[in-house]
Amino acid sequence: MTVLGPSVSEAASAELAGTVRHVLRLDADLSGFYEAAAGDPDLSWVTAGAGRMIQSPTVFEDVVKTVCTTNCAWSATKRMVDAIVGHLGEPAAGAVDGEPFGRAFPTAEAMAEAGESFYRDVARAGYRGAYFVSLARSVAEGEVDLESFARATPDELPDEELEDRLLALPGVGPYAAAHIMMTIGRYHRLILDSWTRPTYAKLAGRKSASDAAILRRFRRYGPYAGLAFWLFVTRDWVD
DNA sequence: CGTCCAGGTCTAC
DNA sequence: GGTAGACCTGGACGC
Repeated sequence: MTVLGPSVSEAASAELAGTVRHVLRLDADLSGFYEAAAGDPDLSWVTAGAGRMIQSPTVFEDVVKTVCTTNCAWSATKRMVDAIVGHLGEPAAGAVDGEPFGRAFPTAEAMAEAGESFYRDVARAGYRGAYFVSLARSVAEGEVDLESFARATPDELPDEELEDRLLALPGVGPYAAAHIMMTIGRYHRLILDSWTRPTYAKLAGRKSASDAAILRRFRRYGPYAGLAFWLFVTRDWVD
């Protein structure tokens, strides 16, 4: 789809508007979450309209990016994603190559065709390369339908089952599954990692906090526990 | 220059 | 079901 060229067709314009609505989660109804947060002094601020987690146009993109956050510094995450998009993504017509938004995130087909050498020698993704090849291949072949995960309602695909499906993906463990679930609007699981744990403890005024204690703190939010936890630890990103 | 580790996961007990 | 060890990479640190 051409979105940066001299003109934009009506169809492309409508498609783009839909993608923007999706990425910015404009149709999300968070009233249930706000209801619970209103009575929590530490989180009542969110009722002003916080909590619309940005998401990628596709679940595939969020899975790949999330795996790129595991077991490495944020700088490495950006380097890997930049390489994947820059070398495998389709250039947007009219865009100046190398500039932000100049390329779309690659399709599973493109990522599958790249092969392990690309991930090892160019993206320098280390052991994650095998995960990307395996993941991209199974998505490209239709063996795994990641996009259906975002479409399915909790009735059709309960959190437990969704989490199991995500955990079955190469490179996806408890942290990544929770992260991916958040991006597709399943807010129950808490994203517990080496950054959120100490950040929570610090903000809560404790030396440390066990996972069990953190889970207890946000239990009152039920299906929104993960969202409440995330906003608690990222509050200073908003203000 | 060696060690540690960062927004973890996998495998083998 | 729970827990050590290994695992790519590169930037930060101590020596």
